[in-house]
Amino acid sequence: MVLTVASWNVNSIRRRLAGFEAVAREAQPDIICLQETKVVDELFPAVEIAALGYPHQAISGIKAYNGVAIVSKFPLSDIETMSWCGKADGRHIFARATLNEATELEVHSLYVPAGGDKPDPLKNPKFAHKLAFLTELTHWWAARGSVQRPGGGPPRLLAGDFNVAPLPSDVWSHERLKNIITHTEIEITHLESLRRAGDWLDAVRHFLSEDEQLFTWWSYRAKDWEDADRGRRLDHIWVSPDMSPALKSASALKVARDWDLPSDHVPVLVEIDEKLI
DNA sequence: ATGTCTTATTGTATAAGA
Repeated sequence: MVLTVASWNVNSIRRRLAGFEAVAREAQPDIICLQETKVVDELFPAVEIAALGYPHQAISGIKAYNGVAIVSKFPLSDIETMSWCGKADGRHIFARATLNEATELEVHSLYVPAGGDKPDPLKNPKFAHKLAFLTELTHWWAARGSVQRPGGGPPRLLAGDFNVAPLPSDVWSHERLKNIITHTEIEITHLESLRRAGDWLDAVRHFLSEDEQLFTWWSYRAKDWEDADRGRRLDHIWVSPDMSPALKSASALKVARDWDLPSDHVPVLVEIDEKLI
């Protein structure tokens, strides 16, 4: 059996219900990690999403901004909501998905702060917040890993809008974007520290050569987004190294950027061989 | 500085965040 996990920044789940239905139909993910749901939990379209095949849901939303969720065909348990930098701002939720009697997977949905425009943490508090957020997560994973490792623990998957495009091939122009937030050296260094602290494997780059491009975001501001193709890979799926032999494929559902009422992000997907987890 | 989309509001135009 193949397990498909998706991560999608929807930019409002209520505006994206038709798109969600199309993603469910076209890609048939078993588990979908959502970001920027932009809705309080009481108003999350839980009934509609359950009707589309995702009755198991873990949600952490706030009014107007941010908001993360995990929706699943498999049962979710041990749901935890995390607050980073002293803010309960709907940026991290995780749960244990039970795939079958013998297999569990810890799934995280994460929304890293965008960081504003000016790439100077001393002058731009939003950028300082982004870096502090990544640093706090790094410390948490470093501490959690050392506790978890002796007992093993279930395999892990960390998915979301990380708002960082780490490699030169993760943006349309490394030269033009190296001083633009999402592709600055300090962010990339912070993200790499987080990756090392959790011993994560980038499950999408795993299937790409180092210079191969696979974008997950194109700005709304370019009407000719497809021709200009000034995209970035901001959305990521990382897995614990024990999952490496189980990885079967990775892709981005680029066609979703062309649908009516698109998000500026498209879903990113990985296929995992359940037997090998 | 600009482009566009989404949410929210001392609301039918404007601001903020991305």
